[in-house]
Amino acid sequence: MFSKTTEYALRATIYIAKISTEEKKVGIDEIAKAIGSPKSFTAKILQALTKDNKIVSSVRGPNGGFFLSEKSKKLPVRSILQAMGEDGVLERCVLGLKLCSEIQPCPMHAQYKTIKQQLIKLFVTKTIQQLAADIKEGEVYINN
Amino acid sequence: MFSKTTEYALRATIYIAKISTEEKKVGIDEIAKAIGSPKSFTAKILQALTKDNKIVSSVRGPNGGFFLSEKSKKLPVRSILQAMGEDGVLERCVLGLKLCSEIQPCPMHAQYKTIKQQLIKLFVTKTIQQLAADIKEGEVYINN
DNA sequence: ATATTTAAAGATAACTTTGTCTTTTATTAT
DNA sequence: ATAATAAAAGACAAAGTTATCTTTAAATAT
Repeated sequence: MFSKTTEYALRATIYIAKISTEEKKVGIDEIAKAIGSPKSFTAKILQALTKDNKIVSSVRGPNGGFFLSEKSKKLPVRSILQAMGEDGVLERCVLGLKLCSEIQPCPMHAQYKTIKQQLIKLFVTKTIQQLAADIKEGEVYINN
Repeated sequence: MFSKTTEYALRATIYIAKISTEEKKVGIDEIAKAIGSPKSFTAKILQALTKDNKIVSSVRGPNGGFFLSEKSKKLPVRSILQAMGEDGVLERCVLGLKLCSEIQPCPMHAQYKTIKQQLIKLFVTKTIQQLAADIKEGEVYINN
C-alpha cells in the first residue's frame, strides 16, 4: 500500500511518540533498531519529517535526538502521509485513472468508494499519540 | 495502491473482456489506446497474463490478438492480481511489518482489519465480466 | 577553548519499476 | 511458397526507490 519510505516514516514517528519527550530525546540508532529499518535511510526520512512540515523535532549534540512536541502527538496519522507526500494513496483511483470521479467513474469506483472513505477516516481520526499509547500498554508491536 | 504494471494489467484485462470474443480478437494497439497506457509496456504485461497463469489468451498473425475465454471472464478480479504477483498488497500490514497478526498486531491492525476484509471481499466477489459489463453499458469508463 | 556527541547535508551506489525498440516466431491470406 | 500480420522474446534505457557512506554543522560537557 505505502512505499518503504512511508512505512518507516510511520513506524519511526510512532516510536518516537512512544519513547520520548522533549526532556528525554531518542537517537537514530535506537529508533532504527526498534522499528527494524536501515539506519541511514531512516535518518534521511526523519530529516524530511523535521523539515518545514514539523511533525518531528530534533536537537543536535550530546543528549540530543528526536522527539515529538505535545502538539505533534495530537496530529492525525494522515499528517505523516501528507508530510511524506504520499497522501494521495488514500484518494487515488484503484485502477490508476487520472479522472476517476462520480461523473466519470472507473468500473470499481462505486464499490471502492465506501472502503476508501473508511480508510481516510481511520487515518484522520487516529492520532499519533493514540497509536503510541497502545504500544506502551504492550498490546501492540512495531518492530519488524 | 497498486503498481503501474498492475493497474495496466487490470485495465487491459477488463477492456479485453469488454471488447473481444474468441471470434473477434483485439490487438495491442487498440488496447493501449483505449486504456491510455504505453503500448510496448502493456504488451509485456499481457505477455505475462497469457503465460502459465492463463488469464488472457492470444493468437499470433492476421486476425490474431488478445481475448478472454468464457472461463477467464468469470474469474474474480483478484486473479489478475495473483497472476501479476501483487496479490500481497491486499493482505499486507499497513505499517509494513512482516509479522503483523492477531497474536502480534501493529498499532493499526485492529482497525485496519475490517477495511482489509472488505477490500479482499470486493476483489474476490467482483468478476472480470461484471466490470466489463458496466463499461459496455456506458455507465463507467476505463480510459485515462 | 577543546573534544565529544548527534543530527544535517551531500554524494553515490544498488536495485526496481517503467518504458522503448528491435528481432524472432507463429499464423493467415494470397 | 510468399508476403503480410500480429504477438513473443530479448536487449536496453530512463527514472524512481531504497540504501550506504562521508563530511559538515550544531550543541553540550569538560
